[in-house]
Amino acid sequence: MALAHAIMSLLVDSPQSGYDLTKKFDGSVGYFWKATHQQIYKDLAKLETQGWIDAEVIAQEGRPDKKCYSVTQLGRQQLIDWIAQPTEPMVIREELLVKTSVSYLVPIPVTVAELKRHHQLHTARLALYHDMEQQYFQNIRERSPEWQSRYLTLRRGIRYEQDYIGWCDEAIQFLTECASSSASPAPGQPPAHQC
Amino acid sequence: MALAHAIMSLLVDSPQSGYDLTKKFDGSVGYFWKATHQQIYKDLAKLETQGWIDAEVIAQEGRPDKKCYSVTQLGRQQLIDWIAQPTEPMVIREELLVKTSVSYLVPIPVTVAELKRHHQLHTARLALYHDMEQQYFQNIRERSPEWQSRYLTLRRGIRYEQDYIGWCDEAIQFLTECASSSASPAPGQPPAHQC
DNA sequence: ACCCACATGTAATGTGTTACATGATTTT
DNA sequence: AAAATCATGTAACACATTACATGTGGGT
Repeated sequence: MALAHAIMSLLVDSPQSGYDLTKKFDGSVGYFWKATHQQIYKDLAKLETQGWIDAEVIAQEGRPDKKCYSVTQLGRQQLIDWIAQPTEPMVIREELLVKTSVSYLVPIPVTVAELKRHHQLHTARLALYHDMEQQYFQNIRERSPEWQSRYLTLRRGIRYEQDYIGWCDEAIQFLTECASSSASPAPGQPPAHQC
Repeated sequence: MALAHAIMSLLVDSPQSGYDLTKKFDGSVGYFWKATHQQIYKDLAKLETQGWIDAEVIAQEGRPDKKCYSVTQLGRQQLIDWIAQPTEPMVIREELLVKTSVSYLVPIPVTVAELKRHHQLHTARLALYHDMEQQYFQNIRERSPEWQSRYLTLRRGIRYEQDYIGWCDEAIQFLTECASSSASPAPGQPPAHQC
């Protein structure tokens, strides 16, 4: 039920449509939750039947109607109860690290190229977060608790990207040094272990 | 098909049983991939029918038989082909950050307590990784490419935990300062936005 | 007596991804 | 003329979690 709660956390801030939520999950809150519109519409329907949110249909000119969802009294209380419960750390399932762990099976430049690509991706994300910090979170200590809470999650995003970039640098340097010191660029036979 | 490749990455290193793999996913490789035994057994069966791995049944005394799986020539090549393809960064879905983003709905000490709990969890994990670094990765620059590859993933685990701990400290300090400077410990009415 | 380690699986349920579907308006 | 934005959904499939199921041997 975690996506449902993530949706609630956005709706409690301000009533909005499934389409609006989709854009937020794809943008400003994308560094701690991802969801597609199909999932979002399904969960919105479920939350409505549970009575956590209500919908108001808004007719528009030249555009499709939109359904604006807002959190009910019950929904607000359910969200608060959920926040107060302990949470487990995120499960990590990182394909790049699976590949890195067996990167000795391919030539070093192949791995280095992929690490450089990720370095670039994380650098771009970091720049985006830095812009957000400048634009929306100036003088944060004098802002409302709502903004301060959101700021903490942005800080996590910033740190995560910085740290990832740092690891890419470290890994690239390490592999480059290994390449120059040892002669063999990799393959080798599978070790004939017994089970 | 990502779990299947993660399994392959462990089997290519040395032939082993589903039970052995389960323990590894729960331990030494847990910082980049998680899986339960139910999933692992299912994927092993699938990989065997695809011809990427073979099984050898080993009878044991006083214990259940075990099936020892090893990577075939085809499987090895498939793994290598997969490594060489580009990978997307991990999708992040972090419940703690959803909660943090709306933590203004609960009293500050509730949030601080949970952040301290996570600080502790990550500190424990970090200690474990540091032990592994000391025990298995001494003089890594003189070790085989197999060990060097694995070392890079451990370094990512270490950095991740250090960074997470740093964020917990920062967030706890921030919230503590906010608590002492402002009077209101939170609730407040929902903002009556229009959609 | 009870629980943990060893060792493998099935079944049901829940969650997430990919593909398909529609249709007007605005931008390139 | 083609593509993107707005706006909502259904359906099929893949993947993950939780519960259930079995049976021996060793430690507390």
